[in-house]
Amino acid sequence: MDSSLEPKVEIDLLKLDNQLCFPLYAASRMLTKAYQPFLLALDLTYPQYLVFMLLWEHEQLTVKELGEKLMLDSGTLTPLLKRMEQKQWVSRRRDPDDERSVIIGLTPAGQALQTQACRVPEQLLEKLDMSPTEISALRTQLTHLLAQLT
Amino acid sequence: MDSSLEPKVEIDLLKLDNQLCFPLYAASRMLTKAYQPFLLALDLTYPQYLVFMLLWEHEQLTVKELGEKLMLDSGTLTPLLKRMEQKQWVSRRRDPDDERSVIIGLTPAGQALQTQACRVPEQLLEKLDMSPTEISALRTQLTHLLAQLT
DNA sequence: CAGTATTTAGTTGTATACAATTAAACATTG
DNA sequence: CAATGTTTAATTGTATACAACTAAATACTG
Repeated sequence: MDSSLEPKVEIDLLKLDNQLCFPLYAASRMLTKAYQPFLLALDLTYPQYLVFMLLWEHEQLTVKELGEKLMLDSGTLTPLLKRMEQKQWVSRRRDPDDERSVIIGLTPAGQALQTQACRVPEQLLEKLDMSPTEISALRTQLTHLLAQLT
Repeated sequence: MDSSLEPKVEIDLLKLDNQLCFPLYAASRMLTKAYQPFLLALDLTYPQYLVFMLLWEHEQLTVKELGEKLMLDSGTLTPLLKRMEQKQWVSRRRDPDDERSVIIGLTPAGQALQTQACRVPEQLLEKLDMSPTEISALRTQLTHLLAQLT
């Protein structure tokens, strides 16, 4: 009796519904989409918004530091930062003390954008209808998962 | 005393560390990367693997049905499915009963791939060092979040 | 100090994502 | 049944992601 059910366990692991990966993948994309209307009003993409959050906090960061914090490499960041430079939001210059590094800094326009953006997080939270406790718990678990994967 | 601390609340919401979105975004990409070595051995990308999981379960699905289940539109799926067709894994044909729809079916090679893939989920779980309870709890919360965003 | 190794961005090529538009097939309605 | 509206994929254009490679600068080492 039991043996006839055994193989089913393995098969079911291949079902989309039983995966951890798919809800994570889908939720990430949908959450990014939820930001869209607010970010579009600022002419920002979601990864650009992440870069801004770091620069608003740290003023100046090298491409390497941005890459470490965002877990993105130069293949992604260089073109992204060039687009942000074209929009006059950030400056890109070699570090005089180490010409290998490129320092990304905020322009006045980039600074000013913080004022417009400061309401984005709350606007998004309103969309969610989750308690701060729930959100905090989810963040904790995701951070834990992330640590496993690093 | 208290009033001088008030504004800090809003500012902190703009810090990367306090966001829900970033851990979600990063964990999703890192988990996808964790699949890489296993999927590379099958010459698969992660979204292609998701399509396969659905087709192994359902045998045949239209582009629209795949799009609903994966929350992806034809702009993403059409080129992805064309690449899968080129690799002889799936067939693409118009539905005779409704020429607007395109039915995606598995070829024998696509069927056969299931045998190779069936160990992927367990191999990935080994990487995680999370209890089934933890994983299940995370999936539940992500599914709940996903529902909020739909 | 010369030669080698490492670090850092940038470049190239491929594969998603997704908004906006197009085109064909089907459905609806007067 | 003709005109209009809707549905479904495909196409176009832009922006990530990321592996693999390149090039320049710096660090290291005998």
